Amino acid sequence: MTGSGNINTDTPTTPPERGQGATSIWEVARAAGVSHQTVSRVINGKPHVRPETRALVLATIEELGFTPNRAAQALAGGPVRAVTVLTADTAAYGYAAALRGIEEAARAARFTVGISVLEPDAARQPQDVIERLSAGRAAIVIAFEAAGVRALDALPENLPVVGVVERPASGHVPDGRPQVWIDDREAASRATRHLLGLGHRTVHYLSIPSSTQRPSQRMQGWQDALRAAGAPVPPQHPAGWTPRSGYRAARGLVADREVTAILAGNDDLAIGVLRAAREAGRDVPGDLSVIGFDDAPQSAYLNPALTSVRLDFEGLGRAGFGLLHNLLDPNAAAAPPVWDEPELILRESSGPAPR
Amino acid sequence: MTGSGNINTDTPTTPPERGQGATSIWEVARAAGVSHQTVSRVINGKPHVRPETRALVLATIEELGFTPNRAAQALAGGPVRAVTVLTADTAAYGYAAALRGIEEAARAARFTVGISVLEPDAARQPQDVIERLSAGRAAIVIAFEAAGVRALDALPENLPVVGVVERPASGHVPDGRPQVWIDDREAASRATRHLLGLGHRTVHYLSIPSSTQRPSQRMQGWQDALRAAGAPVPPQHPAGWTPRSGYRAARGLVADREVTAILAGNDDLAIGVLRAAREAGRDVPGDLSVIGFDDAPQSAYLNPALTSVRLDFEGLGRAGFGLLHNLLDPNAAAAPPVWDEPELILRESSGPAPR
DNA sequence: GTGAAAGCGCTAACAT
DNA sequence: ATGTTAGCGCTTTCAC
Repeated sequence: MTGSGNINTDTPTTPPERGQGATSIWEVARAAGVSHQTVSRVINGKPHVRPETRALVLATIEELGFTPNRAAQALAGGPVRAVTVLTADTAAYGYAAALRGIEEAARAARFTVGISVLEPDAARQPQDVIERLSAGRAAIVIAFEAAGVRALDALPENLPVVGVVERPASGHVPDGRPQVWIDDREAASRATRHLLGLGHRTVHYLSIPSSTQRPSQRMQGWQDALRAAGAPVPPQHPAGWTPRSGYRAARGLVADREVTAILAGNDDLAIGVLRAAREAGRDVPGDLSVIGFDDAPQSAYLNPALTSVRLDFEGLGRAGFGLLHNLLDPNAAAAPPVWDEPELILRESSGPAPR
Repeated sequence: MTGSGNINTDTPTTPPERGQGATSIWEVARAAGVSHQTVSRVINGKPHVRPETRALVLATIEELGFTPNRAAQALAGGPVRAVTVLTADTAAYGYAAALRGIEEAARAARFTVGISVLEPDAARQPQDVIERLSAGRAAIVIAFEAAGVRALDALPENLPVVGVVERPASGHVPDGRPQVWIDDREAASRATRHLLGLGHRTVHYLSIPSSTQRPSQRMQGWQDALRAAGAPVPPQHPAGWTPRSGYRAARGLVADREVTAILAGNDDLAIGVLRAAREAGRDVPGDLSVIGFDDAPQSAYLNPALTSVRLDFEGLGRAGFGLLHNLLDPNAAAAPPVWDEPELILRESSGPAPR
């Protein structure tokens, strides 16, 4: 139940590297026979440096193994090259994928990326949130649920911040902050229509948590399709993000043979549904159809392979970073942020209604 | 195929917060009628401040909404309160879980955590790696494969760094750096013995990538058990980290009816194996037994539920951070790092050998 | 094209 | 117990 001795601490514990240790801009300057200012110019790729001088300095930097001190750069008011990602979760697919996208884009732009997980009850006040930010003081908040939204609200107006959010209600533009989202309402409708087209009388919905009190647009899309088709609109079943929570929420549902189609808020939930279905002796897709959202890497390999709405969270994350980058440096002229449209990937878990 | 208009950029784009914007220690000092030094003392919880003074300063800080500038703290040689996690992957379960553990422990210690993904070919030289580090210049490297090990090697001796690594060969203590690992060799043996005990003639192994040329200890554990039991030792099948790679590696294997037991290097691989088995018409566990490593959250809900060796990567991550924390501040006297021993979780995917 | 001066916000000595 | 004096390593001005 407890830890083991698998630790190796043989290091000649050098004191944490203070002061005279690291080579500074000055040493490079002296070694190259120029002023520290010139070195600074070279580092930042600024103009007004003779090519030869630049080359010399570059060589010296290489030779001395010099690396600019980020803290000093930030303090001296250099360009912000750091983002902190605030998120309530790192395990759920959407969050993790968005984070990957952000990190990837940030790395390409030579930004440092920090990450801080938001506990449900923390980060209500500006200070709580700001304290989490690393040097640069620029942030991207993944706000798919309440905690993220609160953090977004708590961050002071004057900080460069972009939100990666749930699709807001139409015409209901969120607070005046740069934000990106995936338009999943139509995707939810499409998945629902697909099921209806297969002959199912109606479709039941297992929802992931929403960022607001009001129903998410994903749920709205499901209702839209149901209403448009004149199908009954069953109450939605609130669930969490995990297979376990999907399993729990679905147990009751699958016991009812009238239920022949279930739309799960994400693929992990769908895994739980698949499991519950099997335990209840329901055959998927013969007896019951299941569709998820995300198209996680596992989904194609499940038994049965899961039909799912592919959501490009990585692209969304990249776009979120792009937006922030533009905010920090309008001249960067980064490529316009784009990400894939949701796409319904048909696999084995959905099929014609029984009988 | 491409992006959509779901962007909102209505912000009165305030310039990125420079200079006089943020309240500093001086303003707090003036407002409280003390010196900036006293404020500093209060911030850092240093002694030699009268309780009343402390309270007054605290109140002023609260009132002004002051937050210390991390860059300045770092620059002025304050205690390092930042770690950067270097990792080659953030999607695979082990990596992601270790990262979560690190983040959790770091947050509790009020550390900022940075993250940087190592591309296979980068980070060969100290500079490449150091550039990725954020302000604090302390790092934790998740080195489950080659890229991580290279980064670990490239980092200068004098930086505070700890490695979260693959279990090293016994007696083969790695380079003199603080490291933590999970002792999975015995766990692999146990899983193998379990299968052998079920009557399987032998067990086949699908390996995840190793951090070194030599075989991983996990694989070694599998071989140990096979040899000890006098069972034939089939060649191992190298795979990656994903379900897809598990599926590919297993397709050939499952076609062979002689193969009745497969040990997969992680649960994602096992998912791929399960899929390949089903496509090949093999019944699990009636016909074929499958065991994975990790006990990921999905594993209990798969069809069939996956027997797996639970590996406490979160605990390992927490321990890694604990080690680093001690390195940076020996007085911190953090609780000794502990994490759970591997544990074989029996579920539906393993059973008696056929016939 | 290059250098010198000033200061970013903070902490670590030293005073007092 | 509190205040004063120096920097930390860098990027700005502004001179030359």
